[in-house]
Amino acid sequence: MAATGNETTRAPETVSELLDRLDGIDASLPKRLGQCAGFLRHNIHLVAVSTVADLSAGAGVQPSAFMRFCQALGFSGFSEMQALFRAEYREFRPDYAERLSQLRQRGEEGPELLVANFAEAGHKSLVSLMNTLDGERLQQACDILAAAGTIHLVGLRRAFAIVSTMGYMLDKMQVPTVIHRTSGQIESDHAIRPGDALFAVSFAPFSQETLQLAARTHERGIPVVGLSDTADGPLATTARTLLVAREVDVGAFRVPTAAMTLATSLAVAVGGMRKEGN
Amino acid sequence: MAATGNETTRAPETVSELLDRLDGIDASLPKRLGQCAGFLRHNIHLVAVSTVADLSAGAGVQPSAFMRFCQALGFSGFSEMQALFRAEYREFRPDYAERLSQLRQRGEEGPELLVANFAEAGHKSLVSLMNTLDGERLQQACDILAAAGTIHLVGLRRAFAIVSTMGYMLDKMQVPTVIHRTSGQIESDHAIRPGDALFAVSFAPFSQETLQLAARTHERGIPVVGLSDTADGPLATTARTLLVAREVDVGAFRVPTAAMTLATSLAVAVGGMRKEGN
DNA sequence: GGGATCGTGGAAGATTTATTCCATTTTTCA
DNA sequence: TGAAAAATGGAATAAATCTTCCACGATCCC
Repeated sequence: MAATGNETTRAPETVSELLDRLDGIDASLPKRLGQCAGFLRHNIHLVAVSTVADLSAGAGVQPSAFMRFCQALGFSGFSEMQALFRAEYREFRPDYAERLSQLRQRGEEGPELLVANFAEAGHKSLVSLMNTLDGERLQQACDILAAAGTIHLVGLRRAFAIVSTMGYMLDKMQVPTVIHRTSGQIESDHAIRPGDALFAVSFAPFSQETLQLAARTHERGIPVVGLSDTADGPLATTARTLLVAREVDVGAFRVPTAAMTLATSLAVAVGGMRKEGN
Repeated sequence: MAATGNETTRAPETVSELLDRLDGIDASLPKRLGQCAGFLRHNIHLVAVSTVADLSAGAGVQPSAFMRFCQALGFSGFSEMQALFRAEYREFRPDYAERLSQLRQRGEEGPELLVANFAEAGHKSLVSLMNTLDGERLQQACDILAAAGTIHLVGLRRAFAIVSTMGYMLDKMQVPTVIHRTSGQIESDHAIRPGDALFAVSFAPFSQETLQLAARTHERGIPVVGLSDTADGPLATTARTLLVAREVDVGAFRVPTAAMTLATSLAVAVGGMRKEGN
């Protein structure tokens, strides 16, 4: 009974409270209940729409074990736990399908429908960003940029928005930053000095100016961090670290939601590291 | 039996297919089944986590009526319909709580956690954009920009990314567009001619250069469309139409996800209208 | 090494939930 | 208006899902 600590514990009332409790008792859980905990941690979103049978099968245990697990968490049973997840889901409802249906019903064809479509695409892009993000590479990118003297940014066309935002944020955090706008600009290369780093953003179809600046900088032994929408594009060879953010498109168009989010995170992380470093 | 068109119809296999079918038969549905359709349209997100009893009560009908409704849609019953929603939920539900829990578990404190936070914020921003969007104003903005000779874009600092993206897209769609970068630039005012329109983007704290250009343009009787993060900022008076996109922030930082999405939609809509117009 | 405790699997029982059926009411159309 | 068809509500039935129980096996500790 040690693990369950019955009676005294009341049921969690929010999902994050549940997660906290899980952190607390995780180590003291017996084998099968531990499996449940592990599975739950990685599949929280399934709880609202699954049966004990499904979940216990997923965790590789008997339904009765999952039942005991729920009780160890402080619930009376699985149903009570599921109710929590269902309630939370009902409240926090990002339902694009619903909105789209309403718009379509009204015979809407114009910009509002477009916004709904782009919003849904952005939402999917963010999910995919989270799912495919390589934590190690991200950390490496941060390290390189945090250690650089001046951070040089380059990106044209669609990529310019990313670079512009990063430049603005880094500047606000007092990180020495240069945005390289014009490609012909002779000084570009000389301005990038040993000890600096280059952050190059380019999406397919890649613009030569960006790639060439990245290549030349790389050849000079100056570290290049890349951001692209594919892992095997031309930046893969020149960049010491390549980050990938792929966008879900609407027709032929896309909003750089994921790339923007990734770049901003990077800027904030680097800004924080440099402040600490000093 | 007319409405159900039994046998011949197979069950929809995606939620949007279901919605299509709903559009098709909606008018021919008897009263109670019509109530079900209406309720479903506004509460799609509930299906995955509710029972027939819940849903029928919500729609104000008997469970048996809801059952018939499911069958009229081509399903064998409620369970089959619910399975569809559950499946879609499993695939696309972004579980930030889940991801954050995993990161926290690993003692993660660096950039990956930041990305998760920004992604969640972006997601919320998009939901809020959808919920607060004023369809009429958006349509008006489209009309103004579609009717303009040349579209002039202005926005500095954080807003520049928006303007840059819009400029790129409009240009790609062969819409005459000018991005006004430097504020001191004498020509700015003269370049904006009667028959043109100005799209001005500015977030708090507003930059004077943008506001002043907008004000002068407005005084000359040239229409200004504004994009801001608040409805009662300085652009409210000078803009003929003001669009609002508010971002959810992480600490002191924010990604312009919602604004970017709105601006892109606007650009695509305007591009489409101009192509049709010619 | 042996008794006590704890954990486990499987199946039986209880409960909730989906589904069908049919008598009654409402609508349709001649 | 009246007969036929369709729709409806409610209760009965079937199915699924949750929950408990207990015998068996593993582990711990004296």
